Parts: sequence; structure tokens; C-alpha cells
Amino acid sequence: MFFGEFTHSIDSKGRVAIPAKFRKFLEKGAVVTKGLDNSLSVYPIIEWQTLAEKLAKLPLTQSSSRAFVRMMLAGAADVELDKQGRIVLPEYLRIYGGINKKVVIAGIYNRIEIWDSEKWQAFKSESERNSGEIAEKLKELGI
Amino acid sequence: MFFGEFTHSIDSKGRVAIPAKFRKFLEKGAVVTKGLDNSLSVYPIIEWQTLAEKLAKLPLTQSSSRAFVRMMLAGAADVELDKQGRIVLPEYLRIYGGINKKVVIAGIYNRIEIWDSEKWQAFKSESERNSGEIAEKLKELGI
DNA sequence: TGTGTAGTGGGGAATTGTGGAGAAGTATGG
DNA sequence: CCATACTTCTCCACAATTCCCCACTACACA
Repeated sequence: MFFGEFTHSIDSKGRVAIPAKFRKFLEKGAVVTKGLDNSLSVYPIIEWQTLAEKLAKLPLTQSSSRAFVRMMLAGAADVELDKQGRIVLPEYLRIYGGINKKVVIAGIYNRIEIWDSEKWQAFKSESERNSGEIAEKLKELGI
Repeated sequence: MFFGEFTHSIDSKGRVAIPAKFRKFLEKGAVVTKGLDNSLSVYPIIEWQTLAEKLAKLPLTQSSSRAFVRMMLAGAADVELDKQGRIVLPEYLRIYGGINKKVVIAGIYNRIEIWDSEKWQAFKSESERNSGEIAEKLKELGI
């Protein structure tokens, strides 16, 4: 499964190198879509399928979940690794993520998140300031 | 089972030698991640898996647990012992831990903690000063 | 004093990340 | 239906980092 944090850069064609450790899980195909907090999420095709099924089952009566499903499904694009292990991020996703030159690629268990580097740093320092809360969580989980 | 306290040094490539006593538990693989008080935690891969599963089950909808999961999982790096029994600490973890040249490696039951040597000393004398208080807490816990 | 183990350091090879040039494919306008 | 411009894909090449191996020193134990 995915974990770790990597800083890579996007070239003029919108390509990002996927960390070598992650590649073998994406070889069969992958899907990029809009994630939470203005991040982009990359799922291996298998994970994506089960996720899409779950999304399809959400009650469409609630407008909030309707919006969420739309965001995830309509925002999705399937991507392939090129010979150097890179994927191309479609322009509309780069805009959504506010992505400039530097990006952070983070492994989050069953998905990969792609963040604009500055946004990531901001998010991180924000949550490290709340480390008291975090200690509570650790206790709850018995870690 | 890990216990004891060791002082080692990090070389220019970010490598630290794991105390020989601890190595056999980490041979199958290990994961380093961010711990509390700016320490780093090393878990044997087996321990880590159960931990990661717990994390993966936390609700994504709550922003506080989202941040927590991101910090734990994205902060993690899987490491392997080289032939000399060392692991490489990724740069972002060295920064998080404020790690310079000297580190203290402490065994804490099911995990190993890595501290910057100075921070460790500071933390230790701090808690020794509060040892009375701590003893009180221990009594509450029935120890 | 020899032998083994543990910790430290460094050199060279292989892998990874990055950029760019050319070919193939797609769209647009006449 | 063709020609042109534009985008996308594939391939090649360089630079930097990481990994793997070997060597040295220090200490412990016979």
C-alpha cells in the first residue's frame, strides 16, 4: 500500500513522475480525480472500481452527496504511466489543485494524493499546530 | 520487545545504525513515521500493518481525522536494513525530528523512537523534574 | 593478543527524476 | 477532401540521487 511523501516537479507538458515505489500498483491503469482540500487523488484502477460502485450507491436524494459524486466522477480522468513512470495531469485538474511547478506526492493507504507544494506545507504546519488533538487520537487507537 | 537507550550518529547520507539487539525484529521490513514531541517512531512491518488498517478505517469526512491520517501515512517511509544494519532516514523526517549529527535510539515496547540527542536530553531532564507528578499519574493507572 | 561483532565512512554502479526533440495523431478552416 | 496548425505520445539523453559493496576503527571476550 501507499505511504510516504515525495516532492517532484511538473514539466511544461503537465507531466509528473510517480515515485518509483508506487509504480507497480499503477501499471494496470490508474484514475486521477478531484480530492478533498484541493488535492488530487490517484487510484489504482482496481481501487477506483470499488470506489465508484460505492459512490453509485450513495443516496442521490441528498444534494450534498449528489455534489460529491459529481465531483468525483465527472472530475475523473484515466491516466497511464509512460516509459519513465510519469503521468499527465489534465489541465482542469491542475487548475483545481492550484498546481504550479512543485508538487508533493503523498501515499495515503489505498490512494495517492497530489498537492501543490506550498499548499501542502501550509496544510501540514496547520495540522502540526493541532498536535494536541493528534495525541488524543493516538490514545484512542491505542498506539 | 524493544527497550534500552543508545546513542548513534547519522552520516552524510542520512543513515543511522540500528542497535544490533533490535535488528532481528526489523529484518522483514520496517516503517518510520512521525511520532509525538518531534520524535520519529520505527515499527516492525507487522505492527505497522495493524496500525495502518486502523488509520484507514477512520472517517474521511471529518477534517481532523483526515489531517491525522495524512500526517501518519504520508509521514511514513518504509525502510530496509542494509548489510551493516542501518536504515536511511528521508530528509523530511530528519527535518521534522530536528535531527543533527547525534541521535538517541530508544526501545519502547513495540516500537523504537529516534530522537535528536539534544532534544532527548532536554526532554529527559524535563520529565525527571516532573517525576513526582508522573508518579502520581502512575498510581492512578494502578502501576 | 587474536577473533568477532558493532558502528562509521566512502567510492562506484544502478536507478530515478527531469527536460526536450521528433513522430504520430487530432482538430480546424478552407 | 485536403492542408495546416496544434496537441499528444514515444523515445532519447543528461543529472542527481540512491543503493550496494568494501574498508577501517573501536571495543569486548576469550
